Amino acid sequence: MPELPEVETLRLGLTRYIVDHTIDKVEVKLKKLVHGDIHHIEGAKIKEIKRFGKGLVIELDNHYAIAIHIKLTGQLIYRGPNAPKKITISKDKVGTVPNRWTHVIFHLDKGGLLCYNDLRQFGWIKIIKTEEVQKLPFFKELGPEPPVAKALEGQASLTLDKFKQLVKKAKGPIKPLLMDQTKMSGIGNIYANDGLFDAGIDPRRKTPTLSPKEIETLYNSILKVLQKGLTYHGATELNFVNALGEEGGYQQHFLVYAREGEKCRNCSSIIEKFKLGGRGTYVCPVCQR
DNA sequence: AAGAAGTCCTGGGCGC
DNA sequence: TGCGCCCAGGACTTCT
Repeated sequence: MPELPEVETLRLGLTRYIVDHTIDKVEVKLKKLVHGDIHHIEGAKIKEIKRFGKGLVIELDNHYAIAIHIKLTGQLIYRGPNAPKKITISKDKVGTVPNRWTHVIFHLDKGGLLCYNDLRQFGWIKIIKTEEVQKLPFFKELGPEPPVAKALEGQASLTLDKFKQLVKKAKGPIKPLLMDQTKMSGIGNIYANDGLFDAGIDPRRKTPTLSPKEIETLYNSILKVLQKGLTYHGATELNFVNALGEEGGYQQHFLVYAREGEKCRNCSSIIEKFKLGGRGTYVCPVCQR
């Protein structure tokens, strides 16, 4: 599911293809996904695309912005003179945009098109004054960001010291803490599972039982798996695709995530799956203690 | 206050 | 083959 590496991959692609385009017209096919008045952005020019945790912000030249959260199944696909016509709709499925899951179309100048697709319709698009973006609930509560991508000006970084403090303050199992966007931003189920495996730590371990050494190892493992996700341009688990509608590659390199019943890459034990905090959780019963 | 459960939604996997 | 059931999950709301 789209986490920091996936959303950053998307941001990089969008930056390349839609910055300096003008939004001529916005076509909203599913009203509930769009909040705010589209007339504020029609005629405006796209200046910059920022990412805060798993959230995207498209900044315009008229003091308005488009804040977007793609949640589980959102896609932002550019079509234009430089873009391929065929796109990946989901795993192994090829098609074109717009399609039946396209709920919003941004018509750009120079014949460009930006389609927002969302199979499960969990995502949202908010049209808002740029200065108001940081006041939105999602952005307001965001914790510091693991330092793996280019940081924005003034953005808090999740340093090792900060990570140690957070772990020390928490009481419950370690995995839900990693995924709590108000504590640290950008980590979701894929990278939490793989990070814990890389660190050799059981996701159920209560945070007070982690030694200082284990906390530092976990910190480094999280940065490592996020970095690896970025290197492979994200993971296509449900239907994540980049700005051109192409799949990521990290799913080929999952350590434990979605590998129930398969062999551990370290010791060949069988990967187990269970629920923790309502989320699918994967472990190697031998490597993770 | 913090933690658990319910909410949104639909394709796909399963059983019969 | 085809129908119906139920699950997955990020962030938010509601309940305990």
